[in-house]
Amino acid sequence: MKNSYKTEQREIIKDYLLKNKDKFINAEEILGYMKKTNQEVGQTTIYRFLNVLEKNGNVRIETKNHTKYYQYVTDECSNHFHLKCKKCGKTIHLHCREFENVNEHIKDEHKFNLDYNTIIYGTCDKCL
Amino acid sequence: MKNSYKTEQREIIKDYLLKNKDKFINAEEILGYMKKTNQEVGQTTIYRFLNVLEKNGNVRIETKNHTKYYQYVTDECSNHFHLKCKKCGKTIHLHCREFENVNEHIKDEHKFNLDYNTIIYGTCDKCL
DNA sequence: AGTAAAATTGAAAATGATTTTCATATTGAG
DNA sequence: CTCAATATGAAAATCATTTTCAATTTTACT
Repeated sequence: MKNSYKTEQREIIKDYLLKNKDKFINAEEILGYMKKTNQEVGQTTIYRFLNVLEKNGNVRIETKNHTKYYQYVTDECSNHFHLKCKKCGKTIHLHCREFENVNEHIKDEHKFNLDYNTIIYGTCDKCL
Repeated sequence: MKNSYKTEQREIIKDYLLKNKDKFINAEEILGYMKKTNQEVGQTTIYRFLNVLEKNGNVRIETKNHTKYYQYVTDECSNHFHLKCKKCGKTIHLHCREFENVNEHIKDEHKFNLDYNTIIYGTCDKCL
């Protein structure tokens, strides 16, 4: 990665994000973890690195209230779509041939390229 | 609408949102319009009414930087999906049988109900 | 290894969108 | 008409995030 130095702080933040790759966490949560484990990472550094990750497309982002929540994008999840329930937050990893076909159709006929990083919201049967 | 009184201010705000139903606008924009046209609507009122609309599901919301953008949900747009280009912002109204079929499939097989209010992000061919 | 330029760090202050407060005014049900 | 419920708005408060700036660390290049 050009214009980017590897630092201890960034490694620590990234590790924590990876450890929580199945959920969305915010800066405050990360800062709390750093304090609890006595790791020396300032809040400014956290915010700055999250912005770097965002710019590089390494995280999925959700905004709730006034707060941004981040989820690290892993390779294993970069080849299928995700459905997320607005009510309970449950995420479905959509390994689905039919949807892939529609994806192709949308690409060909509607000249639009869906993004595997995009989260598609709705409501799961349980919450309906 | 229960627990809700009809007031002049809310009518004015709603009218402005409806007049701009094809785009997303933020509170500041609305406030600017009120000032420019010398309409007596305070900024607190704007924020409060936008929150009411959000709670009632009358608006689609996008967050950019730290700011919430609102789009009034009209009946005509409540029966199809929307694709939005992350680059240029162009929105495609997806009147598409194939997608409806997949929607059914997702409902039946994946026990999940996509929401017509959900905006599905990606990149249009032009921006790719 | 040594050095300098580029990038990062962090404490404190600033920012800015949104919310809260509180006193006053308006709405609509009965 | 009346009155309880709700809405308004100016000003102050909130709070996540950004900026500032001086000090430190990292990497590229001798």
